[in-house]
Amino acid sequence: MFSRQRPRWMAIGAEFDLTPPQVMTINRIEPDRPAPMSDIARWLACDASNVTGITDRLEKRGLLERQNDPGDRRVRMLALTPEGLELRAELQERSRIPPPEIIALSAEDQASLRDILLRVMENRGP
Amino acid sequence: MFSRQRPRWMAIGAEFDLTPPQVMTINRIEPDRPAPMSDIARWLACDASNVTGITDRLEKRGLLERQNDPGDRRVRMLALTPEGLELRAELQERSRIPPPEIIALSAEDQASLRDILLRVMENRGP
DNA sequence: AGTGATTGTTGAGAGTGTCAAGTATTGAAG
DNA sequence: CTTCAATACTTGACACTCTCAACAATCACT
Repeated sequence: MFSRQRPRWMAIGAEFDLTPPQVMTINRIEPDRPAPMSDIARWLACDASNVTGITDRLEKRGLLERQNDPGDRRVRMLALTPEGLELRAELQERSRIPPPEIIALSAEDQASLRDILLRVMENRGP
Repeated sequence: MFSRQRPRWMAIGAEFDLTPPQVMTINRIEPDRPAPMSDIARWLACDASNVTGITDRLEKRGLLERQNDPGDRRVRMLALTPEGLELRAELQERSRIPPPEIIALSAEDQASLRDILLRVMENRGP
């Protein structure tokens, strides 16, 4: 099931010229809530050195910027620029459109699915 | 929801030293049912030239082999070797273990989720 | 101060992905 | 029967993702 969503997922990113990890990074940074790079690495479940390159490319495109953490000078906080914020909003708007297999479900199934998946989300950390 | 499964998905492949597209390719080839490379490309929603490289590496590891299609000499059919078959079985066995968020659901929720997702699968082509 | 852990960066190397160009083969139209 | 467009795959060039090992800077604790 989940692996079948891969093409769809990649297509949404491609609309904005973004790769999957770039999409995940932008989604992870909430407006006015910069996130340290180590947090992104945990979120992507990848090596920290990987985040350096991803950040470089997003920064070069003007979607985010590195900021200093006043409390810890080792840390670089990632914050979305105005362009990044706008892109993030479009991205989330675009992701809100359900795939056809879900639309084809009955209204009751859709409601049950939503409720069950909400409970699934509760079973995770933040 | 789906993007959160990415780390899990990659970890399963990593247990067998396989990347996501390699896992998808092996899963796509059923025992005794070789698949043409064009079919893999459609399945991965990627360029045909990409499949060449993925196939090269899997073939070099002895997991599958290129065969000729007697009906069309342009086509290369991909068939799993005995090692490939065994790996595929282990992979599917490993994928059958549900993630903790799902296990934490009530029995009724699990049953409803299964039924709804089965209906979702019916709403797709093969 | 001194030691050890943490944060991020760099460089090397494998893998994935795209595109453009090229070969071989098929199938259909003149 | 030849020509011609379409299909299946490969190759080469280039960007991106990923990992690992090595490194600099900073922190936290003694």
